[in-house]
Amino acid sequence: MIDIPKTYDPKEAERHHYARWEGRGYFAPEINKDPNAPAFCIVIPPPNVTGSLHMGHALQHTMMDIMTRHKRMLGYRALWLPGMDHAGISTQLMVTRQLKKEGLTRHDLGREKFVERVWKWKEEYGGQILNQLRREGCSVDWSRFKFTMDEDLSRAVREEFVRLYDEGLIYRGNRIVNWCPNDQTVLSDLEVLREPNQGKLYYLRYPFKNRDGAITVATTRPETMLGDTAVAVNPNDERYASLIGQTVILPIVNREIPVIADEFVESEFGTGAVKVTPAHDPNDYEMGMRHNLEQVNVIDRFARMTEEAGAEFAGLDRYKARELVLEKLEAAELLEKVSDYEFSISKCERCKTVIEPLISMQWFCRMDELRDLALAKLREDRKPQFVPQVPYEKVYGDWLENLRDWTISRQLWWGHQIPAWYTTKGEVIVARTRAEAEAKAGTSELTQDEDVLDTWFSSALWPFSTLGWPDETEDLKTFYPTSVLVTARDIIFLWVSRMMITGLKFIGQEAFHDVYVTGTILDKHGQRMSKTKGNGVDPLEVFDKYGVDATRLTLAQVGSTDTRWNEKQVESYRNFANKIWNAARFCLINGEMSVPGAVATGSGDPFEVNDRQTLPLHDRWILSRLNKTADAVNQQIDAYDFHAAVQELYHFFWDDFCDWYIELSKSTVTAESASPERDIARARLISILEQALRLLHPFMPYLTEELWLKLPIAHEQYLDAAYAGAEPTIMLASFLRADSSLIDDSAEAEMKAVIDLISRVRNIRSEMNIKPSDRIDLIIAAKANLKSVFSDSTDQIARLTRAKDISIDGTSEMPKAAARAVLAGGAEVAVPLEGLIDFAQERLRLSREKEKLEKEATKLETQLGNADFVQRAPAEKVEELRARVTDIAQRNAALDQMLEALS
RNA sequence: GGGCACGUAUGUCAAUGGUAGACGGCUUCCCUUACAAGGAAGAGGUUGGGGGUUCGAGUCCCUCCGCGCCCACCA
Repeated sequence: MIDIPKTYDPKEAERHHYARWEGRGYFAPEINKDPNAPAFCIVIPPPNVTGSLHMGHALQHTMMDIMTRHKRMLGYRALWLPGMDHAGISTQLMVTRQLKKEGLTRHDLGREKFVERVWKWKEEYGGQILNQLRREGCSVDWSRFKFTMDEDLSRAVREEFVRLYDEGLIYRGNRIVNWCPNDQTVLSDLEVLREPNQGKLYYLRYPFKNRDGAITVATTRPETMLGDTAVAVNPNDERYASLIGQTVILPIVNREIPVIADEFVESEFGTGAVKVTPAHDPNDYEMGMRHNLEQVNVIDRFARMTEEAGAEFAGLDRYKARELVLEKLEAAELLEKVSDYEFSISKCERCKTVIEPLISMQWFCRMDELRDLALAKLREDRKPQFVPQVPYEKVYGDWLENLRDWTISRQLWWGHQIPAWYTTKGEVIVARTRAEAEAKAGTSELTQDEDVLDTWFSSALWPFSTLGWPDETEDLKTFYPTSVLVTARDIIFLWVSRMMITGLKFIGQEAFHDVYVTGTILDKHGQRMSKTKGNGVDPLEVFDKYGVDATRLTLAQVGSTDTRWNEKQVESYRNFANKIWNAARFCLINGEMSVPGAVATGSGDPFEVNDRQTLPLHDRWILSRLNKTADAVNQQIDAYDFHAAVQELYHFFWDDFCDWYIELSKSTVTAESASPERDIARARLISILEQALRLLHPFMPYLTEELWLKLPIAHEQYLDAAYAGAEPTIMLASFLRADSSLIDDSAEAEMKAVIDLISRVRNIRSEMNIKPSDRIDLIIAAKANLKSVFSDSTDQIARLTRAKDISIDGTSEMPKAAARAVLAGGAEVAVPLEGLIDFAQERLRLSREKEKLEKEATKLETQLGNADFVQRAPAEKVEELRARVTDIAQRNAALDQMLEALS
């Protein structure tokens, strides 16, 4: 007797399979020996080197692994390429913090030592997520693993920079940017958060130079007035028409500044007059450019006031300076009023420090021409194909249309240093290497630009830099464009758009055909999970508690809509895993063949017969169900409908296979003495289980491998042709493609009648309080077609209804003392209950049923009585309703007879 | 300020304009030798409110209520 535990232990299965798969190279596309195999490729969104696994990752990884395993089993040359992002700011902060504990700053170490230190940190603490990826069962090809700071990827980044610069798409300029005073770097617009802020609106009076009085301006940031170089009004504002061109005296500073007219000013807001600070406000900057205004920098990179702000302000923090400015204006009676005002404020996405807009020399990427590439691809070719298409296609398109230039330099040390050098004369040389720069410059006296590139500048190349670009490698030819990108919606702009753009620019083809956008997993209150809120659920703890496979099923069914985390759901899939385990246990316990050493399946298909109609009903039925399921699951995975696929598999395995097929086969399979019938039934049972495991594998890799290897079958025969000769593993077995010749609707209809009969009898047993141990008799009356179906299945019906004697007849007289039921299709069943039956109760039971039927009949008849419906609805719909009415009438008549017999 | 979603059983979610389902929970019975993480049988819904289009609406349109998300240069 085979010894298998009664409960599935996921940890046991998770322990050894992954290392075996990885060690034998199953994840690498090279395992595929079919030279004509179609390619399938997903590049993983590279997790940050500082990151550790959260639910969002687990969700995306599950979907990517399902798709990759599915395609691999179908014989595709499948590649899921893993990697990691150097995550500029995060990583630098992490190491800076570590240094702080030692009482050091990065400047104490110097750039070179600091960068060394970051690499050391990466080796020691970075990339925790990589082992977590293994735990999840992700079938990524580790031999192709890439880190964004690897030498080959860095080379790609320099290539990108040089090419764009040579085409004039990258430029260096002194412009207003988002500055984080805490991180001491510039940020792109996408790295800035807007947060609502309860602030104040201050009304300041600026006296006229050549006349009495003053003009009042409203501002939320009075300290910036020290850098004002104009006051602006709307040109159409009659109140101020006469003031345009006048000069006002800037209080405190006593600078003379003009009143200008600009369309930007909203007359309705505040006083209709705006102070203009070109050096510290993006709008004012634009206005300043339009009117040739002077830029006075009064705030520095530490958000402190500069010398230019005046001696008494220099060195003061911006908020301290605000107080002092207000104090002085108040004293001069130039502070007209202060009101409460809510407005949004810009903060650094990472450290939440309030952003200081200031003018700074930075590198920018011009986006108009590049954006047009992506827009044209979207409008003309519908690429990428977003899933779901609504709303993402529109969101992406709209964003592209309003795209502004991208600030790509960062004042960090960790990252790709900008490949630009300066000669002693201040000339700029952009080149791939220092040597190339020296050759271009004709001198070796060059200083490299201190800044590094935005992390997303390197991620933008991910789908092809990882495949070898700028070299024309085999991988690039085979796997680009990649098949699908799986991501959460928060990086559609930051990352997806930029990959599309660079892909089109450098390769001429879209980076991926499809973009599948997953939903978000929320906590049980519907809140986003976040570190700061501490409401996150750790996937690793869920793995420990319920197993990886159960967690994967839970995640797979999340799909594209936001879902609240529900641990009960994982528990129910844990139970499902256990169910599969026990079904397999049953098959294995009863898996021995009469010929010692024979395998259950291996010498051909155990269902192979000359005439399929000679197969028992339950065999024809399960083959039909299996193939329909395979068909559905293939389509659903291709359509990214993982939710439906999980439902399909769950119900096939539990309802069809366990509840019915195993039960219907049981008497033959468990027969005590060996016989050819027993062998064949056992082989068939194992064959269905084997195929079901293959269908389940992409979703539940560990459990299916664990069980599949235990099956008494000729494993090597099930490998996909592309993997012939490999050591057996279910992950290289052929994924089921539906065989339409095995789909048998009449078998399904007949089986439905049998199931209906058994259910009705069980219902009678339950309602009549018949003890499970009590055997009953059944009298069945049915027309010829069903009569033969029932008589072919009497043993099974008897077993499943716990009946001892069954008589089937077309016309037989039903005993009065019996509980009866009418089945769909007009058959009737009676359970004689001489001496046990309570006539009144039975009448009640039947009347209740009649009531239900009548209610439905009324509804249908009303609908059919509607001339408009009959006229306008499709004919088949009308026919369908008529057929149902007929069936109900038949059953009702039978119920009437039964009721009459009881009275 | 602009845009986009969502609201279905007690919970979490499904449902090409055509009989509203699944899982969990709940009730009753059963430790029937694959599985009590199980089996059998049940109960449970005016699909957030109101209006409209349609033969027919959870689904399409309008409106209100509720809860979210994204974008944005009114100081």
